[in-house]
Amino acid sequence: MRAKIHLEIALKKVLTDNGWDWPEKAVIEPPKDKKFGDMSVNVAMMLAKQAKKAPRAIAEDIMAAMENDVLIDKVEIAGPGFLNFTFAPSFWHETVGIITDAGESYGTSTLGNGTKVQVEYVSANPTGPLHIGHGRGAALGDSLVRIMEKAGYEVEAEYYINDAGRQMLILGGSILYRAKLEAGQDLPEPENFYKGAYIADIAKDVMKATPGLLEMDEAEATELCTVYGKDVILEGIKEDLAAFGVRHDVWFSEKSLVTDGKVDETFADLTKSGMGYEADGAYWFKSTELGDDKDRVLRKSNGDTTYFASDIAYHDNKFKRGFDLVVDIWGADHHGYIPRMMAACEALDKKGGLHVILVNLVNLLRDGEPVAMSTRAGQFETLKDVVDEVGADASRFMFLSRKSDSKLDFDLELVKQKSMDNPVYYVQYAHARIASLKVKAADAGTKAATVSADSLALLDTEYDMQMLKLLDQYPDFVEAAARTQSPHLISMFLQDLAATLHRYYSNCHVLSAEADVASARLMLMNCVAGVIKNGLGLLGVSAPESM
RNA sequence: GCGCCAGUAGCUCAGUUGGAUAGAGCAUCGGCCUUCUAAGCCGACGGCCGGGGGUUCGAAUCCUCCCUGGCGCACCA
Repeated sequence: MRAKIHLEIALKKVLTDNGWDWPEKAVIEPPKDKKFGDMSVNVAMMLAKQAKKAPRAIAEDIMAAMENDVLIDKVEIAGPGFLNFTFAPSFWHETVGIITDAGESYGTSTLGNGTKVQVEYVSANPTGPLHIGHGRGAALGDSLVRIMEKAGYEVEAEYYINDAGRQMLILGGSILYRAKLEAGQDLPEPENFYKGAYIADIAKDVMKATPGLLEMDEAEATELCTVYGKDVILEGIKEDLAAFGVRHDVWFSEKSLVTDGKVDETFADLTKSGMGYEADGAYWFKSTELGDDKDRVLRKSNGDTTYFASDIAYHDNKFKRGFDLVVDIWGADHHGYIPRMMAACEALDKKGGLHVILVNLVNLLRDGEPVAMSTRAGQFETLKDVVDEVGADASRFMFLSRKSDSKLDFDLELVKQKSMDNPVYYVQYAHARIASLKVKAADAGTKAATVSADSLALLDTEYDMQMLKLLDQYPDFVEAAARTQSPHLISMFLQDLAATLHRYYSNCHVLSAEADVASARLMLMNCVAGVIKNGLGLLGVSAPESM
């Protein structure tokens, strides 16, 4: 981060002095290969056309102009015109002071600049317990919230409760049916109903709570079961999410939109702007005008409004609450829904205000064999079962180690296993090793050095340099993760940092070194442990003191 | 049929939005514990980046046409 900023400022000055503009596509980045130095810049190649000179000749000019920079040890021109910079050790040493001063706020940035963002995720129908796929969305959403907050966004996390419509009626009907079975009535199976064991439990409870249930009018009894069941299931969902370390600030009811007349308001707005019309006894949204394949029905000919209708009203409501950016996290099987939702946002005059992240399927395996995702008892299918078996840390890390829109194999045995197939332990172990060092150091009376030119000068091995350069990159990763909404970048960084720590640990003994070196290394270890904990925190994973 | 996503080492996946000789881990093989946690470290092996064509100084990345797999194409939610 600092290296990039330093070069950016210096290079821009050189370009300005030469009367050149900074090329749009010029980048400053750490090269893949360490032999190319600490930072590599392609600006000379990008300038060729503008300056009407050969890239290497431009590079020569830039190199000459930067000769007096004391923070830079070496500049080289390589390949077609890359400028490769190597910074002085003293430059990297400053990283220790920066991290020490920043403490837990290291990695915080102003990228978001206070932009108000809403992240809506999980939002599973309250018709049954959360399953493993919801867990992936939950981990992703929660981590994204943490990362974007770290990057300077003002973030609110929301759960949209689909408590209106047909699924709810089916839930109520299913509970009532089970209640009748429990009461000894012999009935044919309804066509479309929820069969899980949890339905039977709820049925028993609702009968206990409402003795006269089976004597009531059918519609009334169904409604009662619906409300009762929804409340119980939603309570369960909240408990499961809490156990998984997932935060939602707002629980938003779909039903409230309907009863408050928000859906009708939306229709009126659409009609006014010419985006809605009546035809064939139904009310339609003219989404084809905004890139969708076909127009969509908002109110059916039987008078019911569609799910999409409340969803438009819901997004209208989101924007009216003042969010600059709305992020929806959906299952990948809903991707066909994106064009119409985008069209809706455009019709609401909020083009670009919505960003959809798709979360792909989770294949639950045990020892390589698929675990049936049926509703039968005894199968590991719910999020709660999985978290109970393998732990929240391991599950979350697994979910966050992959790009969200590729399919994920989740092998219960692998995730429990303490090996490199399961990198969460590799990263946590790095933190625990440092924690253990601190304990041992305290016993031996060794204290971490305070930051000074003298103590920093003792961090002089190649391993020290590697570590410092990587620590300097942490803020870049936080920004990249926030910008591209990709929590897995943090996971990647942490695995790299853990590997660097393990390498350091093997090659640079801390406590057995000479007293002042031991203190200096302990000072560095404090920084490393802090950044590991910091990064794990963004994933919602704990940083244990011992393992 | 149309659309979206994916295809990178034997396996699981990265690849900082167009950069240099494409990277990790696992697996396989070979080294390292009388010293801070071996849940670790070091080394070797391993590639037509699904295929063809194009864009340019430069392509795993962008455009185009195919192949393969997944998922969508309701007056369902």
